[in-house]
Amino acid sequence: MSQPIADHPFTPHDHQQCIDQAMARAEALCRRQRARLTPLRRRVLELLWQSHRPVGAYELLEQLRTGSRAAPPTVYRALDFLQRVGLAHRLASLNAYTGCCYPGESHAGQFLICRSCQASSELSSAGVSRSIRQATAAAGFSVEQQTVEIHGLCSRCRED
Amino acid sequence: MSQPIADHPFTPHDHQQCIDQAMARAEALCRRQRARLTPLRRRVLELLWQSHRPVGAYELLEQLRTGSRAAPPTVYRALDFLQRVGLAHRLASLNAYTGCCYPGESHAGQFLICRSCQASSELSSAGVSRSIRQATAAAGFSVEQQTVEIHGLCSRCRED
DNA sequence: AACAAAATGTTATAGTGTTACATATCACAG
DNA sequence: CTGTGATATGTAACACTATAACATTTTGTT
Repeated sequence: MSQPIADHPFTPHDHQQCIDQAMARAEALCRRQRARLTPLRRRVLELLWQSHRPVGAYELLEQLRTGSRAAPPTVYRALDFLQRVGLAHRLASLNAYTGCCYPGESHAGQFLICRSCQASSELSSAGVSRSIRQATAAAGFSVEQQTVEIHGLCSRCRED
Repeated sequence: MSQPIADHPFTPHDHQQCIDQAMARAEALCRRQRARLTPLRRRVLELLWQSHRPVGAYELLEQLRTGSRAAPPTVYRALDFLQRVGLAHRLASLNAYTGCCYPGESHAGQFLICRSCQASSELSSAGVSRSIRQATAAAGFSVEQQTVEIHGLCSRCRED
C-alpha cells in the first residue's frame, strides 16, 4: 500500500502539498481508468481538498456558485463521480464529503472525526478490517461495504 | 454481558418473543432510571420492534397516524428519548432507527445490515471495539462515539 | 388545589438528496 | 472532417429527513 495523501491531518503540515498531491494522483487515476475529470469535477475535488474538514453538498454548491450558476444535481453528480472512481468518500454520520487519501487502492473507508476542529482523518487499518471480517464471518454475513466513523477528540484538540 | 434480545435476527425465530422481551426490558430499564415510558414512547418502541428492519421516522409517523394525528416532532422526540435512555439506535447510513438489543448495557453500536432482506443485526464485538481503540490510540485520538455499519448479505439471503 | 417540570400538539421551515427532461459536449466511426 | 451515440451538464420541480418556536396538556410534588 502506498503512502496516504495526508498522513497526519490533525497536525500542522504543508497543506498545499496535500492539495497538489491529491490533484496529481486524481489526474493519474482518471487517465488510467479512462474516466473524465472534467473542469467541474476537478473544481469540486479541489474544493473538497481545501481542508481536512468534510464538506456538505450545499456548502460546495455555494462555492461553485461564485462565477457560475449551479443547482443541486450539479454538485451531487460530481460527488457521485468522485466516489465512483474512488477519489472521495461520503461520511454518513455527517452528511458530508471528503477527499480520499488512498485513491486507486481498494480500502474500506474508516474515519476519525474530531468534534472540536472538525477535521477528519482516513484510516486504513488492517486490524479493524480484519476484526470486522472475523466478527461478521462468525455470523455468516458477507461484507460489501463498511461504514466506520469514529467521533472524538484529535490529539491536537486534546491538548487545549 | 447479558443475552442480547435478538441473537440471530437473520434466521427464523419466534419474533413475538423478541417483542415481549424488548418491552419487558424497556419497562424495567425505565423504572430503574426513573424515565417515563409514556404511551406514545411505548408505542414507538413497539413499532420499532415489529421486525428487525430499521424503520424511517416518517414511516413510524404514518403508523402513528392511524387513530391519532401526529406531526414530525412527535416521532422525533420519542426517538430522541429512546436513544437517550438506550432503547434505540439511529443508523446513519440508512437514516433509520432500530430497537436496541442490549438495553441498559454500555456498548458501542455495531450493525450488520442485509441489503436483500433489509434486516439488521446489532453486534457487540469486543474484538472490533478493541481494534478500533488500538488503531485510534496510535493516532492519539480519544473516541467518544462509534458508528460502525456493515452492509452486505446475511447468511439466509446468501443461500437464495 | 397550586405550582413547576415534563411531555405533547401545531405550524412553519431548514437541510439533504433525487427525478425528469432539456441542452450541450465529447469520442469515435465512417 | 462530420454525423451519431454516449456522456456530461443545465434547469425546474419535488421528495425525504429533521428541527425551531411557541402553545397546550399532563404529571409529579407540595
